[in-house]
Amino acid sequence: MTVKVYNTLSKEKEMFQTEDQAVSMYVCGPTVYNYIHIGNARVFVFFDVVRRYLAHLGYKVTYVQNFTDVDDKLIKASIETGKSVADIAEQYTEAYFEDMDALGVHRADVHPKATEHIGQMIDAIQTLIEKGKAYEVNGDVYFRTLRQDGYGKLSHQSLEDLQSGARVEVNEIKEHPFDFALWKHAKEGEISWETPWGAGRPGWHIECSVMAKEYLGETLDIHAGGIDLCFPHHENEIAQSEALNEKEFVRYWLHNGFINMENEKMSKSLGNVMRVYDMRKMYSPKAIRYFLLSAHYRNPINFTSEVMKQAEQSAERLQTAVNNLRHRLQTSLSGVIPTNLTEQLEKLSTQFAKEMNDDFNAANGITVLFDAVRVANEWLAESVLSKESIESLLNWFQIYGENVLGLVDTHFEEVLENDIENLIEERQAARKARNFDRADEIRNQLLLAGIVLEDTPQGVRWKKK
RNA sequence: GGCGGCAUAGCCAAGUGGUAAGGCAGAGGUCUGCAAAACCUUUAUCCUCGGUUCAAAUCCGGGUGCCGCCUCCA
Repeated sequence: MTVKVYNTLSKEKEMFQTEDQAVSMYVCGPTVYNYIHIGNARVFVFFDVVRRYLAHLGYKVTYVQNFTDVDDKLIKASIETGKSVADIAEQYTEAYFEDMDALGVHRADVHPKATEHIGQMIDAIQTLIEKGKAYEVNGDVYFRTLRQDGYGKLSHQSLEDLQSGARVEVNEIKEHPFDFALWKHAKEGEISWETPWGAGRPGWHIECSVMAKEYLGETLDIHAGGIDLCFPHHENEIAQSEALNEKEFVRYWLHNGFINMENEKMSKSLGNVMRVYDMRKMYSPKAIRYFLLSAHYRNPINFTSEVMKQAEQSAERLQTAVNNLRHRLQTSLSGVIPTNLTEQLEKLSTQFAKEMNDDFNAANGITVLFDAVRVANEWLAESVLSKESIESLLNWFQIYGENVLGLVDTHFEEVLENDIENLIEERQAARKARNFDRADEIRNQLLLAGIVLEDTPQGVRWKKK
């Protein structure tokens, strides 16, 4: 069975084909001038799942995600705080990793930084000037969009269509309103690098073209980002890269939808930007991840406290099933795996693949996880269940729930303090003696301490809340 | 003005021609010393009007409402 992906370029779902079972994948990373917000996180979490799924299918995925560590926003932040651009970038790069590690986003194979590729950018710009695709004016260098065939093919707008929007800033030094900066000359005191056309810094788009080429070659399999990057960022990347390399830049363009806050666009002016850093204080990482994956990636998601509460509950149901399997494993005996359990698991695997192969429908993948939860719970209700059966169920959850979707943990260690162990034992003794008042007293006491006790035919089960 | 998206139960959401997945919440039941967890049962004339078709949530057209991009933006 093959994977189908929706390609922004063709506006259709296409068969996903690459050479040698290898996938080169580039995802536009954050500008590190502040903490990342939940909208950023949607990109990183979703494409993390795409990457994990392709790896699960046996593709050798090379995943590159950049850090934009020099641009106007960073310079502005530098002026406002008195810190250097480099210090700010470092601070928020660290914050990025902290947030994303918490959400279970795997690190990219390469996390290139713009400032570490200035030389390559200058070379690329020089070549574009030589090819007549770019021109220098007063220390700025602009890309000559009129000279680039196919400009607008990603956003499906012609230069004329775009222009009729007429919201482009007036800048008479440019030959055409849609020409964009490859290089910006430095103002007094600004961070800058020396070039043949004076001191300055790179424009936004050129870094991705250059770094993508450096780590992934001239043609990428997948390039992804938020839908807003489609124009102008990705359109401009195509223009630059294809002008430079005279080769197709990207085969599959993937774009995800936005997150609204209580039905409103999330924006700084509305003051409703939800940072991951703050959100993590309110919700569990699994609930955040669940929320981000609960709708199809190209559809918008609406953030509300109600929805987050539901996500929290839903994520907990998944993890509880895994926990209950783990608990049962402790008392289970070796035996056979019933053939219908094997069949059920195979069916679930097939169904999961069917959903994910259809344009990475993670929302439906989650549905299959819930189907598996029901299967697991039904087997757990049996009085006899072999160790091997439980292991096969846990293995299924590890592959699909943990490795691909990252929504459950099948391997983790949690220990109880001795005094709590003792209380649990005391309660067991009290229950045996039918002293239920004392048993309930202990249970309530532990509940206040964040320990939930559940009595099962296989003994007492505990979890930390 | 140009380009594009969305409208499915109380809430979230999948489904793109064959008679409405899944989750959360609610109700009833089973199990339990009581709980918890779990299981079973239960909740939809798919925004509207018209068309195509044996058959439409799904395709086409009109309408209504909401939203995005064309400007830094995930």
